[in-house]
Amino acid sequence: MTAPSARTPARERLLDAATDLFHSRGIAATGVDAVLRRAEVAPATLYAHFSGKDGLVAAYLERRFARWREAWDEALAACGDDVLARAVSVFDALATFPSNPGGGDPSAGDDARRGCAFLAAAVEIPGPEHPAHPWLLADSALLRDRLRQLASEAGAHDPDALAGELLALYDGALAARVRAGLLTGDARPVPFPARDLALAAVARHTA
Amino acid sequence: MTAPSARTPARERLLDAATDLFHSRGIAATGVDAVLRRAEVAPATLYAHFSGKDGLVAAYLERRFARWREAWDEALAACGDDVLARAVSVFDALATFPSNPGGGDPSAGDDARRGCAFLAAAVEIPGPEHPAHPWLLADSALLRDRLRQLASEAGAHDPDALAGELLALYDGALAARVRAGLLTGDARPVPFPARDLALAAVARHTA
DNA sequence: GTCTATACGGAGATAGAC
DNA sequence: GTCTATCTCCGTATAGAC
Repeated sequence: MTAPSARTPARERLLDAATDLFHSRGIAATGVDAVLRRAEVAPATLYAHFSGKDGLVAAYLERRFARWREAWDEALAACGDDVLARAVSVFDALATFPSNPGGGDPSAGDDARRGCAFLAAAVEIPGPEHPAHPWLLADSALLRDRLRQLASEAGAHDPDALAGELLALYDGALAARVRAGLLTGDARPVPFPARDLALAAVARHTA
Repeated sequence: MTAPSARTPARERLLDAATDLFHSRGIAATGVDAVLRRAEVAPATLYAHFSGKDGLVAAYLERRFARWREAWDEALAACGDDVLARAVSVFDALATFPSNPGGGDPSAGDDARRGCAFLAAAVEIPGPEHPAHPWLLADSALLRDRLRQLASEAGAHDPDALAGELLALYDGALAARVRAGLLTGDARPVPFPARDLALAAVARHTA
């Protein structure tokens, strides 16, 4: 631990603030001045590090994608050679993400309630011209390709079909968190056992 | 068909324009002036019918919720007494929605590519104070309550669990459309047979 | 690299006539 | 009910000093 006088560099603070705000309030609804205030950074400093708001959005999603892939890598490594566990490792990764290695804001607790950051950004970002678009694509491509590969390794008779089911469980689990957040105040929501359902799906596809 | 001189009332044109733009570009990213241009309506007319942008957003989601519920009602009615078909009727409704009874903009074809309008709005709308919040809640509550009821009618041993699986398939199917839209240019996406998977889930839960 | 101060455009909203 | 014209403020971005 360095002394508190050695502050986190402005670029990191900007990305941490952008992560919190863009994900919790939405990208378009969050002004750069809100990010600046949260990061305690002056406007000109933002434009010294990023091309503008679009560049900041792209950097935010780039970092999030890298961390998400790393979390999945670690979950995969923890599975060893167990092809069944590997096939459902995406749900282990989901349980530990985001781990907040840098920022560490306490409000990140309900981060999970906001669903998939990439799907949410896909709705807000107009077209392929946006500098953040490659990272939206990267997330969907990673999920599609890895789940297909893992389904194949697990011995699925139809890897594409199993991968599709696993992806639906993944997206369904994330959506369930958002819906649970909306319905607070009602009777507590039924927990959604995505990993168990995924294990059952793998079993069906390899029987 | 009425004569073209009898134009659709301004309020309807505003809601049609809001539906197109809010859903395809996002709510916060869409300015009221864009809605006004699309609807060919003057600013003051908007404020004569709605309290402001927030009121327009609420009215848009209210109407969308009503139409969605009607579509599901009709799909249910078409099932008759077949409890198995009724349990998966939400996917029949999904296949016919939105039917565009009023507006009828040709660009509504890729409307499906944008995922669930209520989940998307939930990410963009800050808190329960927003006038549109009740409609976000209504969508999740309708899905939860109806799916549970239908799962129970179908004879599921654990209606809550089956309802959760059906909801995951529903959200998974909508998310799959968004991901498919992102990955265009790649090999064509594998179609996601949500209704068939739902039928299988019902069968497992009633065996 | 980071700051203060400011320019500029667009977005939400209103006034008042028809 | 609908229009034209306008007002204000906020959000994005830049200029120039330290």
